[in-house]
Amino acid sequence: MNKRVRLVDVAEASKTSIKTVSRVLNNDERVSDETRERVQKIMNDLGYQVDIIARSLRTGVDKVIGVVIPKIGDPFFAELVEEIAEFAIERGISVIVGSTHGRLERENELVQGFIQRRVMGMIIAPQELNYAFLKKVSIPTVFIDRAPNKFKGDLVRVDDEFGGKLATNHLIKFGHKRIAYFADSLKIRSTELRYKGFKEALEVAKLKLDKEITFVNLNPAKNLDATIAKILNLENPPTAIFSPKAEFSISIVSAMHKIKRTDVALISFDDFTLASSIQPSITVLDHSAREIGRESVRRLFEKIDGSEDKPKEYIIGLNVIERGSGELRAKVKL
Amino acid sequence: MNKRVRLVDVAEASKTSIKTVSRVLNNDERVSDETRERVQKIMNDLGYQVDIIARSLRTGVDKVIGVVIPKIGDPFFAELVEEIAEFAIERGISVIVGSTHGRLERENELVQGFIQRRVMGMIIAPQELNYAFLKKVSIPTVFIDRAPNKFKGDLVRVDDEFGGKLATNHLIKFGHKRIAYFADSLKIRSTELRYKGFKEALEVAKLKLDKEITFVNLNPAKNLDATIAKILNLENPPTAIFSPKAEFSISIVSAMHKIKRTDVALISFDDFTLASSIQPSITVLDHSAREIGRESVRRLFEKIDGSEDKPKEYIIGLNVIERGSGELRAKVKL
DNA sequence: CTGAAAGCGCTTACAG
DNA sequence: CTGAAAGCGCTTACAG
Repeated sequence: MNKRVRLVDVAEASKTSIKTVSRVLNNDERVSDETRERVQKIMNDLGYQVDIIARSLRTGVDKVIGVVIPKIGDPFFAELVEEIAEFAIERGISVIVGSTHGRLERENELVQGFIQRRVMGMIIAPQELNYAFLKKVSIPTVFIDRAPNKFKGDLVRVDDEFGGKLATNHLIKFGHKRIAYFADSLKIRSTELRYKGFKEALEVAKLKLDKEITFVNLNPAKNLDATIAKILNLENPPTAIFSPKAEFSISIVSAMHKIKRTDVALISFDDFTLASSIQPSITVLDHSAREIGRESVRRLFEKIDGSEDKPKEYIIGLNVIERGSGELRAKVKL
Repeated sequence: MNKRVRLVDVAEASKTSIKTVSRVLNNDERVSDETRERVQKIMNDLGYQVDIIARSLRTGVDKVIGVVIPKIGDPFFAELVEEIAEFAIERGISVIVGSTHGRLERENELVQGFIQRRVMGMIIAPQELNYAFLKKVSIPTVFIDRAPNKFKGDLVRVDDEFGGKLATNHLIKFGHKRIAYFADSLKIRSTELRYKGFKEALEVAKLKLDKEITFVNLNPAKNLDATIAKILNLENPPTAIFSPKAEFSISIVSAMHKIKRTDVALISFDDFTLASSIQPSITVLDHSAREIGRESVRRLFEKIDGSEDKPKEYIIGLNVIERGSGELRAKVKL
């Protein structure tokens, strides 16, 4: 292992002081051109690389932002992270990411790790964790997707409740009176709100919610083949399905195709790859992961750069992208 | 801003030395139970958090691994990163990721940043960058997808050339004599090798490569609607398409569906979400991003833990997953 | 089992 | 424009 070249080494080789070398490194004006050039040449010759850790210790912050999401492998979050990372890297700041997979301890570990590392900022898709401890820590933080527990912070989210209503009304408009619903844990705030929107829309339309075709607290990884087959074979089957989450939509589409029951209407809260290529194409609510990513990182840097205004909420717009599956009319029973 | 609690503060409050507190922090045996408990209580009361930066400076490594890939938002790489991150986080090590988007300066910036940060290890999907400088740096590194320029290192990759042959032969077996091909930059080694496999298989089968239906050096983001429509309307159109990359496959499927020409056979080198749900389902070569991720991170930690064996190459297996689109027979011209 | 001193490689005042 | 000293918060030998 070759020894790292340090500032002292450069200083010695260039017959000047460590401080002057530091000035050259940081593009400080107060160095004569002659000295600067000499030092720069030596840095190159010696292959000097600044030690970020030492610098961070002295300056008090690490040029890193931490991102906590449920799952990096999920295309939605992958795009969101990409958007954040691009913005940060353009500014010379690195990005540390971690997935919680819905586990509380993991969420806590990740966030505490960021604090210990003195990150410049954090972007967090919070789950159940109690965030009261953030009051004692002055690290700029932006939450996405849902508000954190016990802490008032900046939040970027889609309007879940409105979206729930919007999608449901869309189906109702096409004559559907029996709409199946699939959701994961209602403890997740966004899930709860979408479900709430769904129920409200039914109520306004004077439709009743049928427990037989309403599934909540499901594991998103669960295969839905059997469930879909079962409800479509009921005596009084649903004529439409509302999937409030991409993972469910993919499972549902897959299940419907297997039993060739693509005559049932379907609307998905999230968009997903190929939703527009399959037959019929899947109607979705448009809310881009990239837009959430962009908005959250923009706000984060606003705070890093010193903005002191109080926590704000940024709501990302929603609208229906009609592609076919959501516009199938309810088949009237003869 | 509340001041950070330091070891000294804990030492003072617990009437012992900073060193003893450090021992408690690091679970060193040589502390009496009584002292340990007292110190731990005070750490809790004061809300002590270790300063990772200071620790890293002293120990010489930052408990971080750096990952460089072309694009985080690409589902293939998103899964790969997830696999790496899970393994690392289980061991209390953070993951910094960056996308190059095929840009050389970006690749260089990211890798140099990792070196400056003294990361414990790196996993890199290299592009054109000259990696000779790694000889002077002793950071365990594993490459994925393709070998780096000017440097001999560990490599985890799929057998691209073999895969190119395998997929082509599969189509030939079903009677296809005119096979269209779509590839991005041939400067990318894996692209080049897949193309090579394609050409070799054609040659062995005594089929000729037709420039009119062979597209290379394409931008993967390009919309292929017009191109697909054009080649399928040729006087002597291709009866099958070989897509060596997921991004192309998605564009191609989408284009074929738009003009309702799903009668043309298609095989995709990479798998993608929903490939098995659309009609007909898409035949793909199976090589899992997760497997590449697992293998690379396993090897990386083997090196971090001190394995000194010389660079190895790990080849991830490949086989055809028949789903329908690749088994469509060539229509015979009457 | 416990502690005082030195040092990791930088940057921050302070002086000249 | 240039430099000597102190210190960021830890851990590493070394001593007792």
